[in-house]
Amino acid sequence: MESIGKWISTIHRYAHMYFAQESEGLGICGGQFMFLKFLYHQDGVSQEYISKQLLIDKGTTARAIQNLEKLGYVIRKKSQTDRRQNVVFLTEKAHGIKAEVMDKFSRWTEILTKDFSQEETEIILQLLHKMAHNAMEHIQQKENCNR
Amino acid sequence: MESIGKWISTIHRYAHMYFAQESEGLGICGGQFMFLKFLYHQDGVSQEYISKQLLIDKGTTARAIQNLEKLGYVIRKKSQTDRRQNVVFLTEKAHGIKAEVMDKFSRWTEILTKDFSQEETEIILQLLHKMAHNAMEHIQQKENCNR
DNA sequence: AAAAAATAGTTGCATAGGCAACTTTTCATT
DNA sequence: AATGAAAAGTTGCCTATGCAACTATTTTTT
Repeated sequence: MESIGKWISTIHRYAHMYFAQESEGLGICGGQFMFLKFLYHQDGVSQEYISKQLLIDKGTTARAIQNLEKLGYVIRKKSQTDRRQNVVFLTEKAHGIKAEVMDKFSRWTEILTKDFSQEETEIILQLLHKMAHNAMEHIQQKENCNR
Repeated sequence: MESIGKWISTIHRYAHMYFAQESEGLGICGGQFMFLKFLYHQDGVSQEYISKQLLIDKGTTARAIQNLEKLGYVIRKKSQTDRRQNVVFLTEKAHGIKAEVMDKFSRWTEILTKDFSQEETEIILQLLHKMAHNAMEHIQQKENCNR
């Protein structure tokens, strides 16, 4: 069977390069983009919640959010109801670049799905989702990791 | 448009975890697997060639192959016809674990495509290939990188 | 043939990201 | 209420990977 994995990792590495290039003007590093995107969709949430939603290690999240805070894109407040939690909010500065950031995401999707029919785009999305789910189930069944 | 990129990167990260787990007995790190797999298919080639085929930075290849050599899975010989080149060969030790290594790749593909029809598996492979191609074209058109 | 350009590899530096150990706080059990 | 377990964050350590600068060789130009 030919390798799905090879293409996944290739696409992932190119995405990495794309966001690294695109981030230059903003001071943000490529890896922070997805956190920003997530927060545009929903802020005022804990880091743990972000990690779970993005399926990312909480240590990685901690560092990414720290970085965004240092750059002035988010602020963190200790939750009043649970003082273990940091509640993360976007700043004005972050809202100011929302259109630009979201645009880079749509453009990347457009690049990937260039010459795809509407149907193909839907199928790929659905099958990727299914594969991610299969991968997750397999990994989490072996060891209960904190994600 | 919902994010293809998110699923790609999620699957990639899980693949990473899978190969990290599976590599434990062999002394190899997860990242070296794909180089081994490539060499089973074709050895006696230069690092540059490997990089180009795998679409991987040549620095990364240099380090991975160094590591495989240190572990006794490959040896490098200076090419007689072009003394810039290292020609990479698998050792007996590497051939001895071929079945095991190849098996881990098939199993990962099986895990990802669990409950996929034959047709779905073919479609996903074809569309991933197409997306990788689109990504590559876009990146390489901007800057001529050494891959 | 000499100079310039291209190629193959190596290495330093940077980011991304996982894992595990640790701290602080909260929750559950007794 | 006290003790133990769980949860949220932080941080150190490790690997993977890209990029750029560098060396050594080969190829191309002049």
